[in-house]
Amino acid sequence: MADRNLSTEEHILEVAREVFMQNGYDGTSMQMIADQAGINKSLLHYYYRSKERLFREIFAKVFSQFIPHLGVIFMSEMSLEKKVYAFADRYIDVFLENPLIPIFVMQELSKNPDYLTELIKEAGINPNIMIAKISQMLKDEGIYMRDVRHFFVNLISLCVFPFAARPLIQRMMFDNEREAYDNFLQERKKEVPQLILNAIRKG
Amino acid sequence: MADRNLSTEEHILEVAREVFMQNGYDGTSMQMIADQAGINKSLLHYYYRSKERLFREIFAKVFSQFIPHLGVIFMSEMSLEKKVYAFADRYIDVFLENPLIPIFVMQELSKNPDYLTELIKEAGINPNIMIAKISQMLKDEGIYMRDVRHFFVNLISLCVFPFAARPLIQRMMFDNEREAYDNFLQERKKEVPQLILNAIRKG
DNA sequence: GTCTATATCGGGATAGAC
DNA sequence: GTCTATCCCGATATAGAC
Repeated sequence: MADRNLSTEEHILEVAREVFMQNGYDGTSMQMIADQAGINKSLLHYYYRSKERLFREIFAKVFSQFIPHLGVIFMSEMSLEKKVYAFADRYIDVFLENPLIPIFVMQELSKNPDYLTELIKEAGINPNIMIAKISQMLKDEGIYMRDVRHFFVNLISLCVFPFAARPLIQRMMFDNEREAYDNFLQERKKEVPQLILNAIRKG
Repeated sequence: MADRNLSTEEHILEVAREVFMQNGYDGTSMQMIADQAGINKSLLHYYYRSKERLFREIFAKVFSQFIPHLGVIFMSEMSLEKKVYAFADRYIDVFLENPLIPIFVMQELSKNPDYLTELIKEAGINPNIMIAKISQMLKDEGIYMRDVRHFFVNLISLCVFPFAARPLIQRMMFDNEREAYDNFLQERKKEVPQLILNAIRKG
């Protein structure tokens, strides 16, 4: 019950965010949110009219919390190497601070992919331009790739998946020790770029 | 409504599997399963007593559909290179045939990680031994890694994440064309091992 | 703006007829 | 083994008092 000085409306949004991310849309009831926020159920409807609308607002917020970095990093004027390091650094940090984002977003998008179309437009991201840009940079370095999209998918997979699969990996490989796994994720800020860059330069 | 010659009990299991995987535990009602199976709600309870028990049985089945490969491949006597190729090949095939597995498993495990402990025991998998074995193989090839677990996490991430994040990636990078993305995933059977092996040998 | 009370529906689960 | 009928609860949502 932090942030008592927030307006009720903002307080609800903050609490609902936590509950939705923890339990997903279907696993969350308005009652749970109301309890957690210390208010009444009907107040939720007063501010947001329906569970669906409340959820959408939160989902958009969560989405905009990590998607824009993509464009910022890859449309910048850094060298390819710098971009790869910047990406790993940025995203691993974001998810260390908000560990629930990956699984939450993937879960909800798989049930309702239509959220996506509008959200990407809003974010001002144009993947095709990003792809073309990186494609050019690779050519300039004399590197050939069958399909540059592998480059992106590799980088994203290596950074994001360890968060999404945390329950599985942490239990299987880290005796379920939270700190050990957090350290491991920190290490990946260097490990992932090295993997990607070594392979590219050798390939 | 395939497999009309199956016993009702097995038929339920098959239908419930689809519905649960599509919608998750919370997003699935007994009514949905009954309708889809062309039977009555109470018949579900007759066979499986509760939604929870029905779900657990299915979850265990799904889990055992992909986890054992891990042990088979990495405890085998193949060369390291062969193992990496075998892994990518096997898992990408499994998930191409059952695309919902990754997101389903991660989703449910994140809500209830306790399913896991027993299931891993049942699968007869011992990650520590696998890690030790690969660690030895790397040494034998004169390759140094800070932590071999990065090797596993990299390999798994690269193979599994593209399925889990399919809605996102397919829409952003493939104009939402299913076939194009399927081809892309096929390509990764070669692409991923090359990435891993190049990096290891260079590193 | 915040509450109580209530309407309406769908959920999981059981009893009992056949 | 399969159905209908029913119980009980919790879900979203609204009406209306304050």
